[in-house]
Amino acid sequence: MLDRNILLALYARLSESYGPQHWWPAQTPFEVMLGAILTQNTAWKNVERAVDNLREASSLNLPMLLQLDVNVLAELIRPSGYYKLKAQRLKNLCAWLEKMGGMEKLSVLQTTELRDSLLSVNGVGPETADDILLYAFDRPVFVIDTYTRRLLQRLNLITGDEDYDLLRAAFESALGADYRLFNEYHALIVRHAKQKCSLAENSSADTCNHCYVETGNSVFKPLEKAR
DNA sequence: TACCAGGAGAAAA
DNA sequence: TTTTCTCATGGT
Repeated sequence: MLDRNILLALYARLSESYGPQHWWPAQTPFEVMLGAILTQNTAWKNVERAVDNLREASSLNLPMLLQLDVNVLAELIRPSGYYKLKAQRLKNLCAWLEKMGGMEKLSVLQTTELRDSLLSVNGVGPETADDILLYAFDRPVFVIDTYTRRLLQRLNLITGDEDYDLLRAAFESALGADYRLFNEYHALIVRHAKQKCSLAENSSADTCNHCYVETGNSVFKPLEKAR
């Protein structure tokens, strides 16, 4: 479904444009897990405020979060939006982590088993689970988010309404199981999505010169201007 | 003022 | 089974 050479050419173009991204922006795997919940449909800036509040309250660890009252937790993470909902989701994730025996026990599970277990937690959907698998557990799982769909859609590589797991499998099949590549690739897609294209912004042009991707025998159509 | 941001789950159709 | 609704703060 997705061509390996085209995906590698796109990666090369993004990498040349933006350089190393050093993802995930967190200090520990546990912090990655919390951030994955907090960033659901939310700007990362607001997630940082919530994480800062947790750190200042010495609550950026499993024992504290387990005993913290859900309403107190909600107030701490308020800047991230959906704060009552996300407070309960963080509680669910922490309870699951405790039940499963902690990060060490989880790290020996097979990826599919770990993924299924994550998806059993209320509040952890496919993208959140894959964020955690890739960035907290170094598993070769490709994260599909709205940015990924938008970029591939503009390159006319997908229609945009493909099933999540189908699209994820297409990336993994085309690129092979390489968690370091997946880590950087997704980070670059997000980086690119946040880029304000000077060409598109400063002229009447409806294309972005970051987004031409040339391969040996094909050239992508340029991306359409962001809406 | 209106729209958007690194989704997910429940309810309705 | 598929579509629609709800959750919410902060920036532009």
